[in-house]
Amino acid sequence: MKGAASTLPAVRAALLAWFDREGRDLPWRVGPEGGRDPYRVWVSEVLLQQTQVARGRVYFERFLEAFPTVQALADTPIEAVLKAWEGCGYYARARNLHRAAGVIVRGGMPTTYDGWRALPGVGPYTAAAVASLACGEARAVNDGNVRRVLARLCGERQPSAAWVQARADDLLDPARPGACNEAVMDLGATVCTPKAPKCGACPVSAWCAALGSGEPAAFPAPKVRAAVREVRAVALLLGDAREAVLERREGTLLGGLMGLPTEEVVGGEAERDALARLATRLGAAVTGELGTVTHGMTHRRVSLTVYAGTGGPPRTWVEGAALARLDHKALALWDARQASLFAHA
DNA sequence: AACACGGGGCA
DNA sequence: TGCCCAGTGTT
Repeated sequence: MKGAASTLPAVRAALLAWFDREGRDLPWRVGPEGGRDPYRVWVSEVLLQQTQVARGRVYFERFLEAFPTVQALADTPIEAVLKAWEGCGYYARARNLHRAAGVIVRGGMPTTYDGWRALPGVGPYTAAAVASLACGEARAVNDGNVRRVLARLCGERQPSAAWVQARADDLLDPARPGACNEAVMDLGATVCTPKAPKCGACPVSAWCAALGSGEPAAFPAPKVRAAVREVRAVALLLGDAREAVLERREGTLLGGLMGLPTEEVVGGEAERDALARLATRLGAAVTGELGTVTHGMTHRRVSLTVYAGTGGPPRTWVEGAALARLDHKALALWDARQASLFAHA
């Protein structure tokens, strides 16, 4: 883009022409441009936070089926909302969505960026997206796609959030803010992809500084990431794969979800000490080991050894509870053992 | 400004 | 295996 203001209208026009021709047909893009259904847009935007469209789409269909209106969402217990969100990750999104639904039912659907921004779980990105797509407000979104597209267009290897926002504000067409936002995101998702961008199919390649450099994929530079933490823990399966003792997880990690009672193996302690602590806490007796499962969660790698036992609190119906992948893996050990016992009988 | 927060797709 | 995904809230 070279920063030359004179090229801006041409880039904008090429981008919008491409979008009108090649824009994706997505289930939340219903209603007129700039006047989309705010509930659908809001739910989709939250679902798509750090989640790829192909995946978010599946959950969107399921979620809208279960909760067709914001009133239905607000009227539903949080446990059922989390069950619909099960497996999608970042469960604070579901908790905030449910809380916000209550706010909307009492105070009405927001109609401005500031109104949306005030809701829990709605940050700068989501507020700009809903305000532009559903309310026709001229707000430029700033997400991973926008960051990558603009970094390449301008040849910026280390784009700060403020830098990206300023470029996005420049590019936004005040006459078609919603279409402009969707266009950049569609371009980033289908053409200006992280690896192996399809520059031959790009409507703005003529202005792209990164393409001119010969290494478009090198923009922006990869982010440095925090090291993954190794975590060891023990769990107790009291009951079976259908009915077992489940506890509600507290705090930020998988908060709100149900799971097998677990104790972390801390510091230099032996695994059997953590297991003893767990059994004592539950008033249960350990009868055997079922096996070990591992589960990666971006920032940590959990190794969970699962034991069978007797006693303890009342069992609950597993299928009706919202569980993390880790607990589904742990419960699968039960079925694996049953199959093994059957084979040896 | 730096972390924590899930889970999966893809090279 | 490593990087990234329509980010947000907390410290």
